[in-house]
Amino acid sequence: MPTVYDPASVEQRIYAFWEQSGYFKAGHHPERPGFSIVMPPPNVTGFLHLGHAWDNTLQDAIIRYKRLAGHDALFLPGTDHAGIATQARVEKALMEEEGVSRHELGREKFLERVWDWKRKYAHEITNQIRALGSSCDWSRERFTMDEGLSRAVRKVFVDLYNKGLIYRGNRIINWCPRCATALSDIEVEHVDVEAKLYHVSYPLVDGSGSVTVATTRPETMFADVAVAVHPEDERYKDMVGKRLRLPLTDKEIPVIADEYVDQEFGTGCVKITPAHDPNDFEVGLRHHLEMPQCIDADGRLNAMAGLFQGMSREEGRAAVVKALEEQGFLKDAETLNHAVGHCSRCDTVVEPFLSDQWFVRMEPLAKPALDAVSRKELRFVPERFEKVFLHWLENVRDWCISRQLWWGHRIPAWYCDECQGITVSMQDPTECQHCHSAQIHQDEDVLDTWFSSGLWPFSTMGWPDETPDMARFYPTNALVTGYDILFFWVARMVFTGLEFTGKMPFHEVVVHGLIRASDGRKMSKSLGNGVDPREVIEKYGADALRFTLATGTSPGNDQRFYWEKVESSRNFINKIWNASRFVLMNLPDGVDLPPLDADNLDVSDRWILHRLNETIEVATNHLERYDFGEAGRVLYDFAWDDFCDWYIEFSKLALYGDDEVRKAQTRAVLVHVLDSLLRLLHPFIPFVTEEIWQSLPIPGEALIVAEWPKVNPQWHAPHAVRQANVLMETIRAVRNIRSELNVAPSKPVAMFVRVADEDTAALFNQTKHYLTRFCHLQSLTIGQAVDVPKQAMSAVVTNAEVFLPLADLVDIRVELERLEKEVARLQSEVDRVEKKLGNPQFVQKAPADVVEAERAKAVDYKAKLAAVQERISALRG
RNA sequence: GCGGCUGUAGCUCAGAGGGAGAGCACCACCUUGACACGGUGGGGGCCACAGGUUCGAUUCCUGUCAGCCGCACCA
Repeated sequence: MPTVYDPASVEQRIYAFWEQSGYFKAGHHPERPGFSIVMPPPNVTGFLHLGHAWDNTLQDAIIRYKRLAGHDALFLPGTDHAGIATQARVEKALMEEEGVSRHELGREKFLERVWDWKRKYAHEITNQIRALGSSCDWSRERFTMDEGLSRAVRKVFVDLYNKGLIYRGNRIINWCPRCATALSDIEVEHVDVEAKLYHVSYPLVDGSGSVTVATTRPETMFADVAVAVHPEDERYKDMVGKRLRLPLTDKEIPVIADEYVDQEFGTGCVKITPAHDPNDFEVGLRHHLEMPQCIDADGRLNAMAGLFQGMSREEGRAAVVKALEEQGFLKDAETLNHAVGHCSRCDTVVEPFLSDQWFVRMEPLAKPALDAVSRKELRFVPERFEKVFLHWLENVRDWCISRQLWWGHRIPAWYCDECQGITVSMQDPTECQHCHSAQIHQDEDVLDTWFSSGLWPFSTMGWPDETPDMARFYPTNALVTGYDILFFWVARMVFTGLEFTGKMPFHEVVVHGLIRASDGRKMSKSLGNGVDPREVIEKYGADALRFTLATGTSPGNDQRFYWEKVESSRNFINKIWNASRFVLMNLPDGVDLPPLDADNLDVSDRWILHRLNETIEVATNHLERYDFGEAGRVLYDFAWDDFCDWYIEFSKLALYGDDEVRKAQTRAVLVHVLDSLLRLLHPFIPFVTEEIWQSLPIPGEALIVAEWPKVNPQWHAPHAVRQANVLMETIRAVRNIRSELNVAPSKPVAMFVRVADEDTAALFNQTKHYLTRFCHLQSLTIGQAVDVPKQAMSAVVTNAEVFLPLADLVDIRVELERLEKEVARLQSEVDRVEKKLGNPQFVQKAPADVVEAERAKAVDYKAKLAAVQERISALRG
């Protein structure tokens, strides 16, 4: 075994071993409880980023833990077609590489190209997931546009349509002129921008005056159909019903009254443009106004804008303002900060646009979801995300699901050229279901990607068929995802799950944060500050990346990526590797490990076994609560501090000694603790733990399918823990003295221990060999009354005082200073504890065990203090 | 406007109603038979601020300040 662990030479081999052995496959153990997670399907737009790696690491850690803990665990992988994103990527590549647009290519040819792209990237993505070590069941891999999943999509569409929960309507939606498609509300990002609020004068037709409207969008004025004022606004009461001339045109529009108008804002007069503003649209409906459009789908002004035809919205605005100003209609332009919707995909300003689209009626679907969440049928980890989730569901509006794209699930609706009727059905129809005409054509549009993603937990299991997987693994247990797609995805799975399966699609939602660059900013392509997980894995190994991502954070919070963190994870893995090397090097070939024998274990053995028990218990509890940070920390500390720094060092005495029974027992303890530790760490760092475990002389075919360690009450040993603590305290005290006096660690010294009682004497006598080795002693004298040379350094430990007579090196003055500092420290501890105990309220009200602990501290500190003080007076003598 | 998160060592972050922690960085020493991706020892913090609850608050509550993030149709 090399002294440095080389992940590159191990990981692929181990992964292939697992995969070929079928360990990832769920369903082998019908007798065990099932446990399932469906992977949030990465988009086939490109390579995975660190966010995916984080998400995947947490899921795989859960799955591996559950598998070890005796579950028939399913981790179901897959990818998402990501309609708009993928189409945009392919279009861009096509344009850059071949100078061809999708329209030039045609729908069918274009889709072939997208499928090529999909195949390539889905392959890359699954390879990346493998490289991360994710133990997913590849035999169940799915893609949102698979035949089966498409059938689920179709069924849901048809059923919702038949229930009246999907409808087609001419309504105002968010339109991205650049993507040339409708967007749902959540695909729009509202960004605060500084704009101008223009005050424009609209003259009365009768010449008796004018009203001044306030608008940020003068370029839409050609589609104005009214000016609204508040019905109770005294200023404009007389105006209601009168007619205005629309500047720059020869159109006449009425003044209407509507409560939507805010009297305080602007001038109190609002121009009403139903086709280009969602609020105006509502006003238009209420007042039965016409809804002309002056901006087309390409985001340019149309013929209605007269001279301004063909201009973009920005050009049009500038030109219109200029014209208004020149003709004296512009009264004012105040600065206004307001939120403007931008396309979350391409950042283009979204145009509220009136068009025929398909919608899902949300209220009847959101209601059951709200009720179920309120009844705690869905638990969020951490809990706070529940509130965010509920708030969104409570305020959700109808969901626009049609997209003017080619890549996606084509809407299963056919229009009749004769009767205009709509036919929606599971099977492609050959005739109109209303008039039976054969002159029908299918809707050109596709469905929002999230429409299919929303079915993921059950469509992947074979729904709508009643498959064995549906019976066994649905509902799934946990859903792990970033808080950024709570609304996009989680909410939709919840209400479709409830509507179509009658069940919550998962019991728990484990929410994690975002991974950020080291300066705290989001990683993004445009900033170029993204880190490629492949690079991290190449340099440090997948285990190091996983450990980094899974630990050092608290649930639900963001994390910054630092190479130093990965390095420290790598170092930890290397530490485990070398500790294992040590254990293996000390196992002669073919050695038989005896069972642990309580009669032949010494203090250090009992101590480490006790600590192992504690670690198993605490780590398991943390994992059960999905608290990976804490579980990882506990394991790290146990592995490094307790096992490596202390136990391995202790074990060397027996291993290098000649007591064969002790030697055998020590080996057995080393192997047992290492074995347990590897199991505990496996969910975090699966590769290195499996690699080592394969070399250990213990039964079992693979760590990945071994058993999770259990607390063994037999090794509960609080007394040994107290003994070991005194031993380590003493060793540290001596090291400290040596270090302060610059005594080389290798230089042998004499040591005197003055103990307080027989028990302590026994304790020191039992651990004599450890003290001698760890403190490099040439002699050791233990007794209740030992003669101590004056020229000695001393240290007080629990129930004992140790002296190192370093005559030539001891400077009494310096030593006194050191002791005085110690007195001060101890005195402040004593004061603090005494103050507490002196407070009758404390003694009365605090829990008995707390009071007891404080009393014990008082005794200990006082004894130590007295000893140090005595030592000082002796030195001063 | 409503909601949430964060504020702890130089940096990045854990933590918990009862003695301030880790990693990295820093200082000193150590090539000790697993490991220099290591070992030993050490320095460094009014736990943002102000109130309140409590026997006891860095931890719980309220407010303030600072940073961040969601949601919201203010033309």
